[in-house]
Amino acid sequence: MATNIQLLKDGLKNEGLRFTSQRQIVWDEICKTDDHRDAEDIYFKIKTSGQKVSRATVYRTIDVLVKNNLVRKLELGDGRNRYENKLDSSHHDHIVCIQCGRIDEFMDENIEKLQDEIAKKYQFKIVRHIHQLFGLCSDCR
Amino acid sequence: MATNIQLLKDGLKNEGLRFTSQRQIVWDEICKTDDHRDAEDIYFKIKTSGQKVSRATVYRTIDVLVKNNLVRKLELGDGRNRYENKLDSSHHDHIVCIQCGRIDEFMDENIEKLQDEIAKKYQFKIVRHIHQLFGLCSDCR
DNA sequence: TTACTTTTGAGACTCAATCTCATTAAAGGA
DNA sequence: TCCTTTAATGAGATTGAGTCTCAAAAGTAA
Repeated sequence: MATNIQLLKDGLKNEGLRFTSQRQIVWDEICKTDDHRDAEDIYFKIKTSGQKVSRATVYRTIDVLVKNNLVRKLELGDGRNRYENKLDSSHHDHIVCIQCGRIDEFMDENIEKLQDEIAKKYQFKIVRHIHQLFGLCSDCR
Repeated sequence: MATNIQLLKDGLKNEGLRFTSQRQIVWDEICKTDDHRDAEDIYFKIKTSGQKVSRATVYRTIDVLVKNNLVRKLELGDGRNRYENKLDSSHHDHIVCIQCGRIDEFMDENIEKLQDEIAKKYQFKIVRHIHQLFGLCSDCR
């Protein structure tokens, strides 16, 4: 965990932002699991653990973490963004069960390459992409 | 346009739903362009044309059209869903300019195949997918 | 310690979308 | 055509994720 704190401190310093106990609490909470949680989940987890960080600060801190590449934002199109720490995760996309909510991660080098070709063809400079497969997992089909 | 109305009537009949003037107005409006518009755009376009359809009905009708495969819902992750008619459109995904909002369509058979393989590997039965490339278009880069 | 600036917290606010419920209008008989 | 049944509509309230405001609190640098 100690190195995680350093990641946060470095990230904040790079942006000219201050290190605060609230930012550390939010970052620690996000590092605790590899789940894909929404901001309310994270906020309530912190709240019920007895630590005091306001909802506004949780949202603001998550934004800071996303901007500094410590956290990845997942937009599943259901009105709630999910977040996952990027501690040791390489790039991946998601395959989501519409029944039980289970989220698995996948990565395909060939798809990435084909995407690059499409971008070239359309003369776009790609900065990010969303690739999500929705369906029923083995337990739900 | 006459055939479009028939599409609507057939779709509604299949679902045991009634044909109403409001549903026709909404469907006509969505058929008018190949844009990717949000529900408010569609609602106000109808409103300013002097026709009377309530906001609730516009939203409800769009849902009906999406469920009946006449309209496609686009989730760009910015809090507003976009809609496009499926009149003569085969399957495609989207490449979006984050600067000017321009949306182009792309389709890659190889990516579709690779997706199927991933689904198989993870034992998912895929029902839909989202694949969006975000970046700067040729005019904005 | 001071002076300055950023961050925080509480709650108001926004905005897309959904819900409620009384009223209106299709659709299929008789 | 008129009834009856049932679905659809409209106006406005409500929801819910997320953002904003602004006074108070807390880093930071000198």
